[in-house]
Amino acid sequence: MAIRKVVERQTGVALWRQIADRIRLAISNGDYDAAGMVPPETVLAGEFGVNRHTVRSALAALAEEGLVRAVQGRGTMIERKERVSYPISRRTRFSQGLGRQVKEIGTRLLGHAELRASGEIATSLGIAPGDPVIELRTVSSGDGRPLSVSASYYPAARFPRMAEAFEQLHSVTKAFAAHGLDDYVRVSTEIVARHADGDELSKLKLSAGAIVLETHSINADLDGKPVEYSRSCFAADRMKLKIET
Amino acid sequence: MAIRKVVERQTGVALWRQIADRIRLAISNGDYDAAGMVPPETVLAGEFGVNRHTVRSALAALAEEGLVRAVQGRGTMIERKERVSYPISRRTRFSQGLGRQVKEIGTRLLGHAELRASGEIATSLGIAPGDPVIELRTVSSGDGRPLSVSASYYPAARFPRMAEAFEQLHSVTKAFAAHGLDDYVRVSTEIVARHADGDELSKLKLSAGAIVLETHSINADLDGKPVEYSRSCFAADRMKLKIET
DNA sequence: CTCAAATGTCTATTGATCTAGACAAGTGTA
DNA sequence: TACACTTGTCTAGATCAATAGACATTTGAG
Repeated sequence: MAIRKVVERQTGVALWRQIADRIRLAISNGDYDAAGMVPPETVLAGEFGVNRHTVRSALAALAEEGLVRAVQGRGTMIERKERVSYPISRRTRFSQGLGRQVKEIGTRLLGHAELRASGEIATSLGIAPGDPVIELRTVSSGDGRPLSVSASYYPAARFPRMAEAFEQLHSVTKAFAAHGLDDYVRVSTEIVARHADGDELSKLKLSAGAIVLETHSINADLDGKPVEYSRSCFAADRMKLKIET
Repeated sequence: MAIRKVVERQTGVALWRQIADRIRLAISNGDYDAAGMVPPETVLAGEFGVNRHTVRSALAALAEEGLVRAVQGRGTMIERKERVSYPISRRTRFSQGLGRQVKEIGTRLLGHAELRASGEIATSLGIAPGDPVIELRTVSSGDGRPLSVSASYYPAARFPRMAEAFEQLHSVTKAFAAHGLDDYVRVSTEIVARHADGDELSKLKLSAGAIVLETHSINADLDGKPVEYSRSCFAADRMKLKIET
């Protein structure tokens, strides 16, 4: 007898999307590795207690993501399974961490601005409200797939040429070095999860309705003085965060 | 002119739920602290570019959660704002971490079993597939609100009386001590986000359709030998994870 | 080849979601 | 009191989500 996997109705989240989420996770956990393919639609429909058409909608969404490929007569094959694992440790560096998981890493500058620090930004950077900060907005990709969008803030007094330096060097670490800061460490990371908004959906090229992992992180120099406050949104269906302590 | 906040249609996630998620986050970020109340329904409807009735559905969901309270003629007031922050560090201990954020902490044992380690459990604990492990299933609450559900695995060879010890002592740390293990550290935590399934919805008493943060963590003794592998699901609208490095 | 099993396509129906508009009822201020 | 502003309630219609059933098409195994 099939195991009954529970989905809920009238939640504001369509059944096909809940089921797509569950199948994606099962693929990523290796639950279907033995066969290399997803169970037949009728079996899934039985497991989730829904109509076969509903399962088809879920599989269509996963096919749209490029995660599975259906072949008439044979079944639905798994094309790709891993989520990229993003390590968070005291020495978190974006491009290093992804390492061998992706061949090509790119961070693109969407825009920059100089503005006055308000509430959370000022608190996190340990500066006074109203002090000038430089904002960099970036999107990062691995092998052409967008993985995260970020807004990062730097005290303008200490890093006046952050935007230009990043634009030339394409690296926060190098831009810090250009200001005479050779080393920095991650001191704090907060993580929440929510549904992506439209702006994130388009920038991350997400199959709509997806979930994002939002992190608020603080990096500091070796004296403990904050040098960067960053808000990033990771596509939750492409990334997992790995905390190393 | 109102800022346009983007929501997406035909995503499998109803507009009212996306909007509820965004308002919940805005409340938690303190965006509405000045007034102590949510903007009027007509204003929100304008910002999100939807009908006022859709906003009303979102606010009704938040009222159901106890987050806001609407008063005819006055507006919609914020009743409660903070998410509980769950710290993850090398010395992660559940009850200690929540500290002053909640007055009363409880972990209830839902059940336990002895089973044979399979794939991820065996790998994480560094034992051979088929070796016996003890499984504890628990739900943890703060001030009566369920915060997380967990399944934890311990090598039965080393911790044969884990279930009984936990049942008596109501603490993993003390149950370890009863087996002669005085100290342990968190070595790895992986985090993914997804929609809650029906089982989690009921155990966490979640307002349906919610998001969970799922963590897979490994604790080890001071020699680096794994002693616990744990899978936990945190209610994403009540918790944030705070990584201290 | 034959057949079972799997995906693909179609129609029809029901309920949930979203929009639109109108008006009632409560609150606070001038 | 009069008024502006806010939430509460109702109706009606359009679109999306899910069910149900029937049948076509493709694949692989015997």
